[in-house]
Amino acid sequence: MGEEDHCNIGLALGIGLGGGGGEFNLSRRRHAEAEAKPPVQFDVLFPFQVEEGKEQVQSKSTEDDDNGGTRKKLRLNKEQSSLLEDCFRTQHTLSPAQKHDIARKLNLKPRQVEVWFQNRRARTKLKQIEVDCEFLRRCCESLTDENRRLKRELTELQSARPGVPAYYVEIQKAAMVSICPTCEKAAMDDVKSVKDWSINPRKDYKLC
DNA sequence: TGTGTCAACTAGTGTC
DNA sequence: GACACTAGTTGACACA
Repeated sequence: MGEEDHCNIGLALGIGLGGGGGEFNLSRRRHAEAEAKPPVQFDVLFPFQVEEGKEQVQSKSTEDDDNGGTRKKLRLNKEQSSLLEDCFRTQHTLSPAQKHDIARKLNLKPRQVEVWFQNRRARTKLKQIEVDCEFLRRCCESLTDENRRLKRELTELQSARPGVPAYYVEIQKAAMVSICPTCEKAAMDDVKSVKDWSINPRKDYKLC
């Protein structure tokens, strides 16, 4: 389903406050009070701002239409969505003054702008979680492969030296790894085999 | 009609 | 205490 289609519909109906039957709680009351104040004007020009005189797309505000207590679904139109997106690209949170300014420019209520940004942040976070999940899944796959490979290698080593416990072979292998004191990278000595190492157990570090 | 999307909501938490 | 935020939920709507 294309979101752009939604934008074109522009139903722009009202939303009944507390339409879901829930209480208009204290927090919301504070918002309503705050928004009753005249919008703060400021000089900063945001990317979302449109030129003066340019036609604004109309959205009916919340209290314009009570609709008998039923909450009507408002769809922001294309212009409103794209300007909000533009703004979101530059910053993910808004100061009250910015919020009022965007609302004024888009002919929306500051509360609507605030809600849009809250929901947008939530969507962004969700997307990021999905990306992170996919990355971890790939890491897990890669480690599983590596684990399989090491197990195979271990089996081969065990069959090459029957009678020697697997962990002992691994310990001997680990003992052959030297840490370079300059670059701190692990480096295998010149030892070609465990047998070779047992003859010449300690070699000097090879400096990088 | 089932499902996905999203604006708007509530409740709880953190910060100043 | 006021305010801004997040997480989770609700309900209207579009679409296959």
